[in-house]
Amino acid sequence: MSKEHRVGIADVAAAAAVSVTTVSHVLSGRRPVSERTKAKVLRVIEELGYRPDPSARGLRTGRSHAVALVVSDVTNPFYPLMAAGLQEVLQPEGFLISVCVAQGTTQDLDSVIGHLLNRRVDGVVLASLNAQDRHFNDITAAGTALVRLSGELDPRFGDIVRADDTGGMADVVAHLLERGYRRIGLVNGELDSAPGRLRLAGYHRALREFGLDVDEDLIVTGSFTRTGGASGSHALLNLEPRPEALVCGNDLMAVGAMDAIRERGLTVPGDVAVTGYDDIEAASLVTPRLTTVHNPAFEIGRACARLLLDRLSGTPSEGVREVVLPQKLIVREST
Amino acid sequence: MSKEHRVGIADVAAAAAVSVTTVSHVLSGRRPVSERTKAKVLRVIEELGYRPDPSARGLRTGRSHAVALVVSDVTNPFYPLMAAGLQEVLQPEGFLISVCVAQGTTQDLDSVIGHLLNRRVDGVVLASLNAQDRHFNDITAAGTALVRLSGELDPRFGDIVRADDTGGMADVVAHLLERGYRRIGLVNGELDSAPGRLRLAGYHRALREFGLDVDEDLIVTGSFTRTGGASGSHALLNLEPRPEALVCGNDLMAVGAMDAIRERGLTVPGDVAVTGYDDIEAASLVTPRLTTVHNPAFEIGRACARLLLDRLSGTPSEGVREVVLPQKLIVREST
DNA sequence: GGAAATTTGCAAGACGTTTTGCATGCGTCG
DNA sequence: CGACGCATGCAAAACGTCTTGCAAATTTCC
Repeated sequence: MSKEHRVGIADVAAAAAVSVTTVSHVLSGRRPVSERTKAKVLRVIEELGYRPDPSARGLRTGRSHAVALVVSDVTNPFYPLMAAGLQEVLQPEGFLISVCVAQGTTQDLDSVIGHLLNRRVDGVVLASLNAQDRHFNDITAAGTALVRLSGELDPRFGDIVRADDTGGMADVVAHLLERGYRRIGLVNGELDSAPGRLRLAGYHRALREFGLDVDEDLIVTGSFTRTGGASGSHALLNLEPRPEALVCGNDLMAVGAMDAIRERGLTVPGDVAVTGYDDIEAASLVTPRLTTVHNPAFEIGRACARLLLDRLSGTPSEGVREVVLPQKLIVREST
Repeated sequence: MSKEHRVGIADVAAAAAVSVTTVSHVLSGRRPVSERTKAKVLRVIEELGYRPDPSARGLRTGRSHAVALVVSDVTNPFYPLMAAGLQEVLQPEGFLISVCVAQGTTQDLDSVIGHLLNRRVDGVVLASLNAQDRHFNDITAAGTALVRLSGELDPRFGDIVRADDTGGMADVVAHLLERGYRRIGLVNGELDSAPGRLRLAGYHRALREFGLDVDEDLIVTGSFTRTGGASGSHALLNLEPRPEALVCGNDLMAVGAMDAIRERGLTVPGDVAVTGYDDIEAASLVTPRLTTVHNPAFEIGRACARLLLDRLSGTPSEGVREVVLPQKLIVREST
């Protein structure tokens, strides 16, 4: 109890009666160590409570063993789940995971990325919607690994992980068709976003697979918000004959659709069925509970983590990869 | 374009025609530097894109410049907001913020804390509900700064930041009383949790301030869930005369209360008013939109950050502190 | 113009780990 | 018995930054 000396690798070596070299090799496994000494060293490490200093290690190896997840919207429940997926894979490997919000002017994307590069993170998962080529470039130019969500695959700009929006939307529409609905309206969100385009494609695909023609009048485009959903729905509900079901671009829009339907004295799903997309928490709290598509946020996080890990631990890049994860239809009460 | 040499402080010194010492002091400000050279050095830093290596710095200073936020529930939208608050204060100071989930068995609290101590984070904000004294102890014993959410103030275990649950609940009840409601039921959650106890106290306080007696029959205790809210509400709605308003322990319970009311063919707020607590996203998506109390998650995050910063940057501790933040009543359509 | 105050340089040690080439000791196999 | 393979030790050089006491150079002030 003399000095508050931080226990270092040398102390371990001394206590285990081996050399520093050996202790280091027990930890890294870069040189064979006999089972007996390995056990002894590990026991001493335990006893002394030795923790290798990440700074010293990082200084020597050039890796910070830290990665970041950059998101653009704090309130979107998708991101925390994704972060948990990242954590599950990366924490056991000793990585520190930083979640950064880039929204508004206070912490814009540029300053967040600048901060992360200053901190020398080893990799970045860019889940921010408002990311530009410039940002991808800044990151890769700094020699930092990059994984993106959605976007076009570009050999310069790292791997991509995304959910199969098209397939998910096709499943929803197919579900309605199987239940006998035929006149199915689509209340979609912005078409200049990847989800907007891909989900529209899924709508088309399902109808095609059932041998049905697409009636363009049944498709409206608005914004991915509650009010966007309401106004789009009103437009469709004015049609004659009235659609039997409204497929919405996301859950928020679906809530708006239910507002519109209720406003006209109609019921869900009695008069009109409604579906959402994303499976946010509110989807199961609303009455009736919403049939929707679950976005595998957790699995997406894990996939990102594994790509990052590959990049960081291994051989130099072998081109960029794209991982597409399936989505899952959740049937509740609104259809 | 010869070698991919990482630019270090020595390169900056050379390019600016000053010594390493001076560059370092420009950055740290621990020694006066003339405006002229300071400007020159900063310009060169800019031109060369010099970024001080955090590992080297950390090794030398003994600080990782990283802090962690530990949460127990990924799906709780409170936490991301809090994280954003932390980020606002800490990122400009160069801190890396790691958000860790400790839930389930995969990543239990012990392993998460162990991980963070291994990583030598400078401070931890422990927002995990299932934290024990043992955990506080592990953290402080490692010399790591600690800030907790709720709990009893203990000189050994760091500062505390919390919201004024009692005051918030008193505001809700006062709001109802002002609108003329008199027979007000309380559908509360678990009493062995801090929110449960504090919110109950707020209910009492408001009635007392209006000079009214508390009718114990109007208070039921269940769990902080939708079904908990529903069953508690049913119990109260069976009373004769029926309560005019149901004050709920949180928003989820309020949704359950609305289920129960609707199930009996009654309307909100026509027959019975309902209030929630926490102001989760769903509170404004539900019909009618819920009157509730907004938990200042963002401000809580900032407060935690400032406490941490004080601890880390300054003079050794001056005892522990407790910060209590006010909550805000949000009046919507359910009252 | 001279004294005082301010600014800058020098040089080297720490911080704790990883890495490496070479040497040594030991057991085993043929 | 000689050779070989394996486990380990040694010593030292990085990695990039901060710190520091003292001396030299420069500026500021009367």
